[in-house]
Amino acid sequence: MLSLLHLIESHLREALDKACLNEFSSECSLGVSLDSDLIAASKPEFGDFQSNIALVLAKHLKRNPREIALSVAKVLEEDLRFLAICIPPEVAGPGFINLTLRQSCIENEVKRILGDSRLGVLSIKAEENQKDYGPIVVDFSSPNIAKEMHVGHLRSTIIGDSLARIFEFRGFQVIRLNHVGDWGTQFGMLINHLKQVAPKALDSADAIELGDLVVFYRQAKKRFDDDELFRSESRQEVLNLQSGEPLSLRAWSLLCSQSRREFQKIYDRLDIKITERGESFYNPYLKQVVDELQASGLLVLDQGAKCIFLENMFGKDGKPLPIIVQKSDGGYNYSTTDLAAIRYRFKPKPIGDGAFRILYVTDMGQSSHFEGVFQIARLANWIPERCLIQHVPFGLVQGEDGKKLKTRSGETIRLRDLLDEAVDRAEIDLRSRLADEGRAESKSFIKNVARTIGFAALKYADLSQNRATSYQFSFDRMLSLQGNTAPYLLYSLVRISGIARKGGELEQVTDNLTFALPQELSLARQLLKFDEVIAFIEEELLPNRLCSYLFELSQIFNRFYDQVPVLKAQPELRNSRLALCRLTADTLKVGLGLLGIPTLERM
RNA sequence: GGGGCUGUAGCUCAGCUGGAUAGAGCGACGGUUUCCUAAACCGUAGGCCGUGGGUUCGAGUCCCGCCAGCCCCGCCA
Repeated sequence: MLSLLHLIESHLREALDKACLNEFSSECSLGVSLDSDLIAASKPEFGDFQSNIALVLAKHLKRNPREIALSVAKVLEEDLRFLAICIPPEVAGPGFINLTLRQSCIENEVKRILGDSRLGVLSIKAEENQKDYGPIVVDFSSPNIAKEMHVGHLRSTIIGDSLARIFEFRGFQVIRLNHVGDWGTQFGMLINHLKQVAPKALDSADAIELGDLVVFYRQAKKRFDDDELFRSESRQEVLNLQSGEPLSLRAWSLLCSQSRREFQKIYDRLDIKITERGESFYNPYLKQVVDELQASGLLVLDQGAKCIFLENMFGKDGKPLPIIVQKSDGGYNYSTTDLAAIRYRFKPKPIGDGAFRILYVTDMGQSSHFEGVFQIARLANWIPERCLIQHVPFGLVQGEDGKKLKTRSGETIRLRDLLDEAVDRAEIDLRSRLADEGRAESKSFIKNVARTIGFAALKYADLSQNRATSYQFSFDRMLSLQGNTAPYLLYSLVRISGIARKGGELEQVTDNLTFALPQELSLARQLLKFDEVIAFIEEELLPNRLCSYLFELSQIFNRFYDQVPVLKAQPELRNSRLALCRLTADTLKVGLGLLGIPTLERM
């Protein structure tokens, strides 16, 4: 309905122009935006849209807001183009202008998107004057090599994937990057440990199993913490690695490929597509980064380290805080890598990605780090004009005690255990429900439904929360069949499938539509809002808005389903209702798909 | 010490960027099934939007102060 909104907006602006013609020049000189201030009506009683422009203008024009509203309304009432879309506007309260779409207009809009695979969402390619967009880089997930993925990676992975899907749906080229921690200080100790514990692994051509990498990591860490000699050897190892010493490189790639296999299992289960391009990728560019910073006069040598001091960055002691790009031992650190990544991603192809927007989906704790790094990149002139770089932060996953989610013994929860538990719980629920209803289903049906519901619940619980805040993790809540949960949404879709199975030919609906009942109209109205939601998310990067949209859609549909017969409706009503069912199903499928959630026919 | 985030119903959270009587869900209480999956629907109760100022026609939303909780702050990412 976005195009309709824009159309009404232009009529409104014109009307405003006419109604306030005399005052216009003085008004303009006040610098007030002539935005018609058209927004969705705050309540259904107020129609579809409302404009509060009269209230805004009242002061500047020194006129009564109600009077302005009435005169604007009068102009609109005489505008035939406007009247083709809306019924005559109403002025309410102190000067709100309420606009209500004609029923025929709603019917036409539904016709327009019925059977459209994009559901009315414009592709970026169809938009004018914005054809030179480069790709969008979404940097997400990013676990560390030799460590296991845990809850902390859940949000980044799920939110990043969903944002990527939404941009792809809009027609952007998206580069999904897994900026894995495959470089840096911790590899010193890992390689050192590997060389000492399993030297044979480095000689043989085939990679050997390292056993549990997590255990391996812990052993190395323990030695690093306890053993002074081991520590200094490890530091040397880092430098060996960074200078490309073959044996160190071999040990390194052994560790990486081992981890990669483990990560991939998780991504496969969650249906996440992502390209690994770890920190090591940028190693060849680190020196250039430092050189360029040096050349642009940004670097300061402080206690042997090459640093940049930024405004508004202070340490604990209140002194200016440096960002170190080259340590006193000559090594580089994460800021350097992040800078190299920014530089590379914005550089045109073939020596870069030619990105026009970069998103970093990482936890809130890294806000100040990114703020600093972005500032440096800007100073160094690595961010082209018109291009966007944004940190997309998210809050913690907390346990039901309100603290960071941990196991009972206080350890980090492994992601794969979390996935297993979600599916197990979903299966237990499902089996007891089948037993209650006396249904017999095949084992494969049960496995498939449990897996779909389990993962859906997990993803949805995460995405439906405003990402900026921390959220309380609860299997019981996310798997609940009522409320704003994945199972509730999936169930709505199952109901529509039921209609299709029982003879509702959803694919064969004609576009001869008439809506009469309020339940039909409110469902139609909700369906028409899909494109606005997508546009909002593209701007604000808040997938939870898609969740609440889909939840509201399900609620409205369930009300419709409960109160309005579809299959048993009279022939002239049946087609329109089937059309609503079909569009609801399509919207739910596409919407959930954008959240990375597949749907079910039966559950 | 500096910076950031959060504070809305008993609980978990929305709140579309300043608009009309602050919304959901869960939980509580009450109702609905010869009918497309009742995993649903309908209704009732429940609020000093942390707090004190300010900005203006109008503030949960913007600004300042305060209180509480969490996070980050020099060679880890």
